[in-house]
Amino acid sequence: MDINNFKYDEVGLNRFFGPLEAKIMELLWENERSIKEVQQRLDQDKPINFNTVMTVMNRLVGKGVLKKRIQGRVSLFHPVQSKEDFIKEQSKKITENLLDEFGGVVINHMLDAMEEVDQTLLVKLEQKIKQLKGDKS
Amino acid sequence: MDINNFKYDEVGLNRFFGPLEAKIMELLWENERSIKEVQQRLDQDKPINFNTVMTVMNRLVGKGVLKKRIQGRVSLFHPVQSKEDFIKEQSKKITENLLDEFGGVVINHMLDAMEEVDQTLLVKLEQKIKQLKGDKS
DNA sequence: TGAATACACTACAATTTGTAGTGTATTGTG
DNA sequence: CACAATACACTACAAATTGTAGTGTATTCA
Repeated sequence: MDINNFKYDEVGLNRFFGPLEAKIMELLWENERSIKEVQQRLDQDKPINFNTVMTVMNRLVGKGVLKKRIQGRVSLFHPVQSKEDFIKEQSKKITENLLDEFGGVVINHMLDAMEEVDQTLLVKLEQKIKQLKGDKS
Repeated sequence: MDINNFKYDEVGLNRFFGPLEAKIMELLWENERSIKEVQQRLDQDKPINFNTVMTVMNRLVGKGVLKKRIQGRVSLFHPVQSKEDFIKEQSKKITENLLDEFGGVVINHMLDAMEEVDQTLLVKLEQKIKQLKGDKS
């Protein structure tokens, strides 16, 4: 299993995860935690069953985004990647996919999308392109 | 309903649709067709039930990607957008989403992804950026 | 020893997608 | 005109995904 789905009608981590999964990931990106701990934190919003939390956390291990570490009697869970790295990897994959598959069509619409983007980014982009052109020619 | 899911472990239209849905869309982007016609074309690969095809096609109408046109006794189905426009719209949405949500992180990884991209695209990009910078400053 | 705790195993509901049965209305032909 | 074929609606079911939660088991600690 793996993360390979981008829901572009959702927000934040919900783009990659179910809503409960996302909340759990968020908590575990803050800190390595036990099921109980995660459950109690989630409970502050609305009651959530311990087993529910456990199941979802174990599924996330199955998906390869969490790791379980046995600490005496309790299992501690932590993401295999930092949140930043996760997002980087996923967005890179998505972008590569878009370009691979739909090439030029996409570039143009990436650029349209970039119209909203601020000047600093544009400058960065420009530099990167210069560098790329240099490398290749 | 709507298309809002990008599966980046899949290929082609399967990124946006289920495998059968994708085949059907492909056929209808070639030509407006009846259920029967679509069914018969699909049948050439492997047997496929008429009702199966009908159900999926009606669901695609429900999702807003197909339109049904009653022609005497038969319904003719056609996509609401050209394939090109569909892909453009979707990839634009995805790109906007990525940028909105993950901003600079994404730009850099877009650029990494672009390393593979050919020179002509880079030039286009560069021009676009010039134009953007002109517009904004 | 018995209760509490942590976890495994199992199951169920909703959603999505592929699959297909049955029912109904219309059409066209003998 | 009657009946079969056709086109389609309605309904249902299975697998996968995600949220939900019950029961069972082993360990620990009072």
